[in-house]
Amino acid sequence: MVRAPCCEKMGLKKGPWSPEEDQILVSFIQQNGHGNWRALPKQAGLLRCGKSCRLRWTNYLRPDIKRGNFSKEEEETIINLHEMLGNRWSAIAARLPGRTDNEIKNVWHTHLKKKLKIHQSSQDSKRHSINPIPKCDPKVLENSNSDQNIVTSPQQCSSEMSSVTDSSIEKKEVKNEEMDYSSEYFPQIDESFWSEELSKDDVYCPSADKTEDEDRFPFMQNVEDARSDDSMDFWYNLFIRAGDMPDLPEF
DNA sequence: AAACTAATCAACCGCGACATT
DNA sequence: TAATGTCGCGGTTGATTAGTT
Repeated sequence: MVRAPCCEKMGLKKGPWSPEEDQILVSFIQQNGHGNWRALPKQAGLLRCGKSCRLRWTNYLRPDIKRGNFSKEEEETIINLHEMLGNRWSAIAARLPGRTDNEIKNVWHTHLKKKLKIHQSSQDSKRHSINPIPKCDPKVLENSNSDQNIVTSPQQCSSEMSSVTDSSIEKKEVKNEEMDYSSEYFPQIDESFWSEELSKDDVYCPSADKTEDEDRFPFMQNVEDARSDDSMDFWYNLFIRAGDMPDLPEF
């Protein structure tokens, strides 16, 4: 299949939108809707490609867009959802009314990623000074689990990790952030994450269409795997590695 | 005040998924 | 079933703004 390049026709405008263009687009969509983005600019009399129009509408002109800074609740929701969904910005945006995937992506890259990293490194150093637990690749845990060979100690975990080459880790990190098995994989957020103090109630932000257990256990997409006795050991080791042992959900 | 750097964010690009022919 | 068209998503870019020297 040969892709028709976007804006192949010369003469189509690119770059920032003028207020006049915005006005034309908004009034056209208000009157006619946006059934066919490809045909829309021609019908509306805009010298833009359909893609550009769609982007402008969805990211900026839509009436339900919420402008302004993200609240701490929103930021934490993003962090939690990112932990569960990875870089699926549209899926994250679907749970944040009035926010666009583009906006969320920008906030993540400019604020939250850094914030989380700083927070976690401080948390790690605190934890390691008390109880130094080596990092463990979840893959190791998974393999150990499937082989009926549970990782039972940090030492074992550590030695297994040493078999994973640095270059393979590096490749994974470069290829896909979702596969980053560093401490960022299991972020721990507490009050110190935020510059201002938050109450527990403020921090907890359940998603509307999930059970409470799913909210509390973001790894629950694998929950079916966790129902056998062996898998419970997997979960136990996982939480030990994460440095925390929450109340487990009832199965 | 000027030059430089860092941060921000709107917009673009390319790809994959899905629908239609 | 293959070819084609359209849409939506995620990654990236680059212009603008803010901060620093």
